[in-house]
Amino acid sequence: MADTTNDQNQRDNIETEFDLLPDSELTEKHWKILEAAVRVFSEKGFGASRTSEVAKEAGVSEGTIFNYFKTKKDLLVGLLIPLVTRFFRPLILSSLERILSTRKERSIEEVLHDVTLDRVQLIQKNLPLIKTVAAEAAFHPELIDPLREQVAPKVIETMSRYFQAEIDNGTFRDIDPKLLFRTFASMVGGYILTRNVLPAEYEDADEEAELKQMVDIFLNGVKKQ
Amino acid sequence: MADTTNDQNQRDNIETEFDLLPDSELTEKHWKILEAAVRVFSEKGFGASRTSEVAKEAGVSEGTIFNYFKTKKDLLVGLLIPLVTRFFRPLILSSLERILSTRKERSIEEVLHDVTLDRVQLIQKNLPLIKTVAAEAAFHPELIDPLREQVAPKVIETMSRYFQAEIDNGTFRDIDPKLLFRTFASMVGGYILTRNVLPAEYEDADEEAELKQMVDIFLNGVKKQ
Amino acid sequence: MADTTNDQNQRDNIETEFDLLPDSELTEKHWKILEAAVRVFSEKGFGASRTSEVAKEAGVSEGTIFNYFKTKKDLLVGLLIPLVTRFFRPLILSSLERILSTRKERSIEEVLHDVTLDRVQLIQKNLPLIKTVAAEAAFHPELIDPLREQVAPKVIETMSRYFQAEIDNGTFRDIDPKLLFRTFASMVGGYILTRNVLPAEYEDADEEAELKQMVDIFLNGVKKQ
Amino acid sequence: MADTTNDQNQRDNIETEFDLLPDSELTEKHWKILEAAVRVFSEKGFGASRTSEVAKEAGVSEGTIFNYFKTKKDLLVGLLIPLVTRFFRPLILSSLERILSTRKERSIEEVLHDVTLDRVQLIQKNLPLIKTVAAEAAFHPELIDPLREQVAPKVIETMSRYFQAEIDNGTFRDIDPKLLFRTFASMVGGYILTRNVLPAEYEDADEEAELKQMVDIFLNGVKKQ
DNA sequence: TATGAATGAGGCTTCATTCAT
DNA sequence: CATGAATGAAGCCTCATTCAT
Repeated sequence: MADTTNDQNQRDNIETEFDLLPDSELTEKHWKILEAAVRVFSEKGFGASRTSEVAKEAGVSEGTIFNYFKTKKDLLVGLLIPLVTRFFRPLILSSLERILSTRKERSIEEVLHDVTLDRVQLIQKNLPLIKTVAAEAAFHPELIDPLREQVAPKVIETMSRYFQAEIDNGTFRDIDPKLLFRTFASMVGGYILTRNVLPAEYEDADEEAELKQMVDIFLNGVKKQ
Repeated sequence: MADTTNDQNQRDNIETEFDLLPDSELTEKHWKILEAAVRVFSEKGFGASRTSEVAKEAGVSEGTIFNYFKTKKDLLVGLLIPLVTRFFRPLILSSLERILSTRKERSIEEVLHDVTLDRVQLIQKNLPLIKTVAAEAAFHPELIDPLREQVAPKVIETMSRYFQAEIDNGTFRDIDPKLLFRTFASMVGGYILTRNVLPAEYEDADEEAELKQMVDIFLNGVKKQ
Repeated sequence: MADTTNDQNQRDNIETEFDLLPDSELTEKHWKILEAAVRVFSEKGFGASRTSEVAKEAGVSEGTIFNYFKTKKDLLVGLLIPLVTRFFRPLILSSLERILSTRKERSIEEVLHDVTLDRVQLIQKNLPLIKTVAAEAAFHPELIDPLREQVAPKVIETMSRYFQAEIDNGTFRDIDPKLLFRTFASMVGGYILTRNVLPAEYEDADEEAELKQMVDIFLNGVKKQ
Repeated sequence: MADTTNDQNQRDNIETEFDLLPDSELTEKHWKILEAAVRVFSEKGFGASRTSEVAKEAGVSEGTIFNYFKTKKDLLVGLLIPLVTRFFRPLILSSLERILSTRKERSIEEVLHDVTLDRVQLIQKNLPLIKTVAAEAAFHPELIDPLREQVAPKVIETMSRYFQAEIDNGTFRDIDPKLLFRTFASMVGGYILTRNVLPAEYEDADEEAELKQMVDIFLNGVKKQ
């Protein structure tokens, strides 16, 4: 189901399996519970979700959940593992590394556009999970400490180096590269957010074309001259 | 009511009183409860907040809360009134109207920068309230229906007309003005979000200077040539 | 209103004003509260009634109720005063005395029939009050202690003497007169109860004719031969 | 189920086990809660009873009650099931059918007397349950809708047919058989009621003898001649 | 005396968690 | 390991009662 959109005609399918399929490290039941938790939490929010419903959704008894997760909160924290493992790790390793690696052969427009489209699709696919964690993290920041302390700095640094290189070779104007990334990421994040918050206003949009234009605005705003 | 002081002459801090000060229409106790609710909800989230704590924070008995709000949920909904009344109404009426009205005399850079700085400060000041409503709205979209249906279209339309005018007179490139606004708003919103989510990364930044640069990137990216 | 049925063509109108009209001993507000209490209690029962609703119904503030009745329970007890004063006192004094007093001139059928019809109408008129007190008395028997200890014995004794006289003069069979009264009263009480509990079954009945037949059954069952 | 022991041979106490003993259809805990509810409700009334006390009385935790009954009101409604199942169903099926079936062999006095004594004992045994439901039904008539709509008509019809037969064969006078039953039932019901409401007056009575006399009064009042 | 806002004890109900089977 | 009945702490909410005005 989530894979039906994998007919991406892009260069190569960059990470395609970020939905919650069984991992080798976890038992099948473990995964069924996690999947059910994402479904339920993302519908009602963590606080308004009931372990009984997660159990029903997962097709196990309520007691079984507590054989795998000591508390309900642990179930929420448990969702972060796949989020980090499968979502952000590739974010750094695969895609971003590829940016630099293909930099020589491809135009910056192409690279940024590919990355943008890829990230947007990845986020969209994992939106329920992200929504759940984000909403709860707003009040329990420690939930995303691993992200903030380990993942974010790497992403920021990687992208900053990339932008710095463009500044150094005279392509970009001389602006703090961290601010550049912040601006770029905000644009993309805001695009996804508004798409989901204001569906009526934007539902008939051609996503790919719009993203291209956004990247275009960014690049024009950033390029020298 | 809150607008009666809007006879502020110029560019200096536009609207400063959007925090939750007593309104003439509501009793003092009514307001003390709402303020306490914002404080508590924004700390722990709606679901994890206890009416007993809101009561203690407001300095009233728990029962008194329910003399003013039939249910705990009503207390949450009650927060939207000030959000709309004091936050979004001025957003449309004051600032945005001012954009068009001062367009002739001031450069577009000046105008957008003023608006940006003003909006950021306004949001920052009301961040607890916004955070609370936003987190809950993620799972109960009907909470922000009034915003989505009444406020958002007006803002989008006002800003789009403004951008359209720039396109018409050849200043901006020919891009869907709604997408322009979406991009602009995303940048600003993302700026605030990252400032609060990744404080360590960005805490030493000069906010005003950074915002100026962001507006600059946007304008450069959008301007013809 | 309650008096519109006072076109009773019977011998003479035996007590007609037992509804809750102001008494000389109580202030008007006092009475308005009592009347409202009867209305509300008889609709929802004592436990499910709210003093706030009694206040609204009485057209006074909630606090005022507690100027007249120390507690809500006192309000219930307060209802018994009129019940006794206006309902049972006449029951004994007027009607029953009249039974004996007119015994000489009228047939026993006539007397019993008059009394029965009169009692039924009186009870029907005060049914809300009676229902309220009865339901609560089921769980707080002390509520009707005054009735049980003072009123009931008198009624029983008066009626028993009356029946005993019939036995003595050979009209009635030799049955314990207390049992006679118990049987007679049960018939009448049951008639009213079933009329109100099973309305569908009995609503098209001719009340007066039926009561006449019931008295008839009783008399035939009791008369010698 | 409760009827399986109805192989009682003759006139001796028909149905004796109508108290709240475990049914095969309900779990033991379910029954313990119901029994406790009857005990507590019949002591204090539904409104003044506390679920905490029902729990203590039943020997379960308060939460357990709500695993079996969604609300406190459901607990009250739940009491009607045994009331109907075990009390009124036999009322119709066993005893009343028996009236007609033994009519040929036994005198009408014998039959009516047996039925009366049996019903009185049955009611006495279930008095707490009946009292509870009756008191609440006074203000929530829908509680006894099943009784009013299904049970009562059958009882009325069965008894009426029986009385009609007596009229047809010339034993009884020509009186509406429904009124006959109403009168008869009122007498019996009133007997029980006064026994419980005015205990002091009637506590030394020989119940069986009194009931015999009451039936006698009724039969004499109803018989031709 | 009348008011009605404020109180706060206590009720019903929920639900994460445990544990005997 | 799976189950699900039982638990009981704790939350939301009600409402009789008080008291300052």
